[in-house]
Parts: sequence; C-alpha cells; structure tokens
Amino acid sequence: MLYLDTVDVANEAPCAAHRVTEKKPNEPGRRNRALILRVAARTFARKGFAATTLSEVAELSGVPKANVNYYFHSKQNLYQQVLDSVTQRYLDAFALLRADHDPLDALERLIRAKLRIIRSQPWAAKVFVAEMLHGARQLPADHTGRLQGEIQRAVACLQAWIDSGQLAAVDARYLLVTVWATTQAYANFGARLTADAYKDKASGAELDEAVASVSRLVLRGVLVGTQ
Amino acid sequence: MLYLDTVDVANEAPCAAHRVTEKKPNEPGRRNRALILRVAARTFARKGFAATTLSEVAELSGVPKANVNYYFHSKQNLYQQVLDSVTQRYLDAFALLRADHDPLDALERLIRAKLRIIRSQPWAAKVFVAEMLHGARQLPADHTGRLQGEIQRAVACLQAWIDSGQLAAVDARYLLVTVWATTQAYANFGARLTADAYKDKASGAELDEAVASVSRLVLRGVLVGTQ
DNA sequence: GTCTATATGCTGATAGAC
DNA sequence: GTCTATCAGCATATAGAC
Repeated sequence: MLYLDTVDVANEAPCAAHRVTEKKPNEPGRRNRALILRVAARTFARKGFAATTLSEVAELSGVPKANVNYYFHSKQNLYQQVLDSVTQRYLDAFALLRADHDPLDALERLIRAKLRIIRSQPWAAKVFVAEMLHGARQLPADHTGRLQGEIQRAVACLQAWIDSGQLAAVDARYLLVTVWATTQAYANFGARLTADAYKDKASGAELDEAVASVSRLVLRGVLVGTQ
Repeated sequence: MLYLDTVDVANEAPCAAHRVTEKKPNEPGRRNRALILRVAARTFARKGFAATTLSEVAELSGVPKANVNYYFHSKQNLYQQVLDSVTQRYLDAFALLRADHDPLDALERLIRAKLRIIRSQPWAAKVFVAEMLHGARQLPADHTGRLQGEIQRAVACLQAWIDSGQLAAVDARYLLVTVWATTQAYANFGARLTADAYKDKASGAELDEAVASVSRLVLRGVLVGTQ
C-alpha cells in the first residue's frame, strides 16, 4: 500500500531532465513502471549502482531490456527515482523534531518514523544509505539542499531543548548522528549482527523491539538529571 | 607511519589465490605496490568496487595500466587486499572486550580503538563498511568466519557483564550494534552531518572529541542504577 | 506503446617486445 | 621486471519494425 504511494510519487515527479510527454499513462504501462521500480530498488540495494545492469533489472521484471530504457530513459534516472521514493519520507521524519514538542517524545517518534520507512521500503532505504556513503554524488542537488536544511533545523531544535534544560548538555549534532546511525544499523543488520540482512525482510515484531531498544539505549543518554 | 605498516601487512599476506612467486621483491616494485594499494583504497572508497576502473587507479598512481594487473593480477584481488588491511585490526578491536575487565573501561577502549583505525586508514575502513553493506560477498570466507566468531564472543562478554550486574539490562547485541554504528557514523560524516567527509581527513582533536561524545552518549545508557 | 536487433564505447585482462 | 598494443566481452542506449 505504502509502496504504491511511493511509486506514484516517483511517477508524478519524474526527473526534470527527461519529462515523459505522455498524457494518460496506460494501465499496463503504470504497472510495469511500478514493477521495474521495485525490482530496481532491490537490485541497486544488493549490487550498488555501477554493478547493476539494466539487463538484470529487465529480466527480473519480466520485461524486454529496451522497455526499461523506454520507461525511465536512462539508468541514472531510474536510480534517482528510486532515491526520490525515500528522500521525501526522510525529510518528513526530520520534521518531527519541533522545539515546541516534548523532546523525548519527539525523538522517539523520529526513531519510530525512520524504522517505519525502512520497514516499508527496505531496499530503497539501503540504496539511500549507500548513496550517502559514496558522497551523495547522484542525489539531485535540490534534494541535497533540502536535506541539509532540514538537518540544520533539526540540530537547532535539539540545541534549543538543551539550552532550555529539557535535554542533557550533549553535542546536538552528535546526538542526531547517533540516532540516525543507530536506526540505520538496525535496519541493515537487525539483531543478527551479520551481513545477511538481504535474506529476509525484518518482521514487524523485530522492528517494534528495535524501536524500544534504540529508545532505551540512545535516549537514556540524554535524560536530564543523570549528568 | 601507520599507513606503511598496513601496506606491509597486505603485502606479506597476499590473497591465497595468486601468491606471487617472487623471492626478493625489488625496491621500486615494493614502493609501487604500496602506492597502488593506497590509491586503490581511496578510489574504491569513493566510487565502490564496480565503478572503480583499473585505468583510473593506474593513472592516479602514475604507473602504466598493465602494471596494476601485473602486481595484483586481478581487480578483485586488489580489492580484497584493501579489505585485508583493516579486517585484522577490527578483529583486534573486538578482542578488547573481555569479561574479566571493567565493562565501561573496556567499551571506551573499544570505541577509541575503532576510531583510531578509522583515523589511520579512513579509506580502507570505508571500503569495509560498503562491503558489509552489500552483504560481504567479496570478503574472503575465513575473514567472515573469524569476524562472526569474534562478534559472538563480544556479545557473550557483554551478556556476562549484564548477568553479573555490571551493566544495565539492555540487549547485548543491540548495544554492540549501537557502539559499532555510532563510531562508524562519526567516521563517515564527522561532526558536519553532511556527505562531504571525503574532502579532508578528520583531525586528531576532532577524533578525541568524538571518543568523548560517543562514550558520553552511548555508555551513559548502560550505566547501572539509572534503570 | 512494445519489442528485436544493433551501434558505440569502455572494461579487465593479456601477449609479447624490451 | 616493465610497458605498449591489443583482444574479447559486455554495458548502455537507440533505431526502427510492428
């Protein structure tokens, strides 16, 4: 369900470079697009951008190789649409940190939101991480800018909580990094602590447990009064 | 200084597949090998395995393209030697967790060791992270096994501390993931929280500050008595 | 819109002169 | 040991029939 929303978003906001000039997308076309996008996310996540071949994406999607290029015009555009499908949701998650909310409550909501994104789009989320790791060179510039802006805003919000004594006096930037990195690590490796996170999607119960654990471990460090 | 040690390690333990049958490596050969290995680590870190071309590595190293293949025989072997140069040090870091030590002291030492590895071999460390993220498919099997064994041992050690009441009752596996992920995130993004960690190596002062911050944030969550 | 066949460029690896 | 020239294979992308 959420996945289809994502696909729609990606279709309604194609990369500016090559806007498809279709008026009314046919039903089979829409379905193929959605299918290819999902398969591409999984393949990019497993092999990375360069190692992924459009032939493989086409084969796994059950469509001829040329159709992938017809629908998405280029490998890079396909990749960026996969990224698009999670970037907006990450921005929304950061927006949960607002200075007029209760800090611990907001932080726990952020953790939960991020884990929910990862649960519904595990592959695209992993593609996003890999892209960040390699310097976000293929992330469209406006996305990079909006992300940086939102992050700065989130850090300022944490700092405001610290200044008003609602959070312990830790470095706001480090706190945000910790929350981000920890949630992502749970997504990548789960409780298994091995690198075989690809073999199966994390179950819902596992993720609820993760929310509790992250909150317990990370948020206890910022409680006021334990300094 | 530490960098050269690393290179030596990689040369003295070449991938079993193609052991070079040289008796006394000539001085220019050794120097070229070391140089290529360093350049390769940086390039693999920035672009990933598939996107890295041997032509680029050769050009940046200032040697003819064919020499890279002569020295390392294959792209995959070159890549695995880069991985080799950090795997052993990570194993040593995990070994710092011993049940007969003081938990907080040992954990802080682990954090410091990991950040020190990342400071002396930032590129190889990032290659290692990317390899883990993609399922550790190219990590030699014996390395994977030793890592998993060491991780299991570390988790058992944490559990022993928890059972004996020296640590708060958190999930041992989650605690290890948190420590690992947080230290790695500092390495990748530093205090900047942006994706431009490649532009400059983190300074020593920055890393000491990171050790303090990680310890403060993560370790406070496992203090006994604040439950 | 859909698909087959093909063009073009670049890669890893090697053969063989020096 | 070192390097130039080259091979064989595969990738993305497109042209053009249906």
